Amino acid sequence: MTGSTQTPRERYRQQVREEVKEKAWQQIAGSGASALSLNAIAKQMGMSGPALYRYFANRDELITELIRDAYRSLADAFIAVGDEAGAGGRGAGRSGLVALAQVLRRWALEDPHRYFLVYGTPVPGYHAPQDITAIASEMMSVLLDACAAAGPDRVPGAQSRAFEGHLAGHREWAASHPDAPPSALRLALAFWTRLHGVLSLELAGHFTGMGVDPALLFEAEVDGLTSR
Amino acid sequence: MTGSTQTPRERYRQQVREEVKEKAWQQIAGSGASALSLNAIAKQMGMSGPALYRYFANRDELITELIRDAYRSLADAFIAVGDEAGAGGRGAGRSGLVALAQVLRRWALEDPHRYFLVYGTPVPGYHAPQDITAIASEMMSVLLDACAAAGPDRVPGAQSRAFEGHLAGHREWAASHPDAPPSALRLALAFWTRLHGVLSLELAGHFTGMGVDPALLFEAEVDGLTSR
DNA sequence: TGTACATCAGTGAACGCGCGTTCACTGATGTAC
DNA sequence: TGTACATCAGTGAACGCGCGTTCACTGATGTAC
Repeated sequence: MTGSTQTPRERYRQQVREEVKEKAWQQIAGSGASALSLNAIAKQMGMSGPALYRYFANRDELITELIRDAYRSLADAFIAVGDEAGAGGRGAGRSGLVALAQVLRRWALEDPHRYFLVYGTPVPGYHAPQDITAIASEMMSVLLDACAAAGPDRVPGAQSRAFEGHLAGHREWAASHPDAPPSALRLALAFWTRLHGVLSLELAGHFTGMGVDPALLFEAEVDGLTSR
Repeated sequence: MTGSTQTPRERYRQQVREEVKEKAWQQIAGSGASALSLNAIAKQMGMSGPALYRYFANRDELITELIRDAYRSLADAFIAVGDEAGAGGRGAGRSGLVALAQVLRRWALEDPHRYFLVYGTPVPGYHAPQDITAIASEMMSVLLDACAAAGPDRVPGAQSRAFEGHLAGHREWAASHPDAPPSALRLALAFWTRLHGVLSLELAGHFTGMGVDPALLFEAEVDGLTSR
């Protein structure tokens, strides 16, 4: 990806950058992204604060990098499922959406703070650079593949049909699938919003004390998207 | 609510508390809840920092109060719809859910930062006091009313039926409606998660640049919950 | 293989800042007789 | 109506803290001849 040969110094730089990010995630897990402190990370690594400026221009660049990595990890997991589907594996056909849903849920539960960094309350004044929105598009493309393969008319309702009319005229976001029917676009959006609805409420703790098993609720929502 | 008579001093205290909260919301709108600063609020009110400690024990108490007010405002709006329905007004019968959905959406769009304070990334280490969870229960009770009035079998799917089996045995959260059928509980949860799914992604800006109208998507999701 | 130079990681001091919170105090407002 | 006292809002100074970031500098590592 980067040059095939890599000097020892480059290798070292990259290792330290990785370690900084690792400690950053630990810190976020403890006190949230807004409390992320370069000085605290440096101390944890046994270095002095200013040393980190050899590796990151400033605090914002570190956060951007964390967000990028978070997106990347989810996108890669999605793409892996998509490839299996393409090869006729367990992600193929109508079960492709089920596989993607499982991947999404696992990714979210694996590290809730990472989930919230991407899908939670936006950081005030922060705007994602273009390469990050490109990663989001990669994910959407995999999702659209699965939706197109799932067959039409999965999301019922009169308004849903009306909404598909709107989508027929507003499909910039689905530029990777110019031939996908509006019903597939509708399905992709429902997949995205319904599953994030369950996950964000679950991870924010809004089900604790209710006695409901979020895993079963999630399953039921996936089923509602893929059956009938 | 508090004593019917109120001394001028009490009245004044309450006015100042209100003004503090008002400035706090403005500040949250500008830089997020984590950047909320008592000193900055005081300065904005033309007072010195320590003065605010006459009105709030500390920063945490102020934040708790803001969260409480946020919950309260949504719950009150829900209850108002519920009362109309009880009086046979436009919130009655199957359209009750539609009215609640509209209220929820309006409340969310009215002040996105307020929305995120309640339903966004949880504040690390913060636990809501019991009286706040009680307000959440009030809302859920109104929602369950509407779901019970909407009739059975609104959310299709095999797993959905299986999930209703789970709900039949786990209905602590619906203690206010011991006689509501599991299908009504299922509907309430779908209402909650699906609409928050659309709203949280919309308010976090994940639809910007996609060309999709979130209002129509929301409408379509509401329709999917209330028709058939 | 050895020397001269360039590159670069990391340090420690320093700058300016704003934070939450405490404390002793002043002055205005309300209360009791 | 007037005086004596208690209550309480607000001030200003101070404490300790940690933050991001800059700067001049040391010392180790790599490079060129």
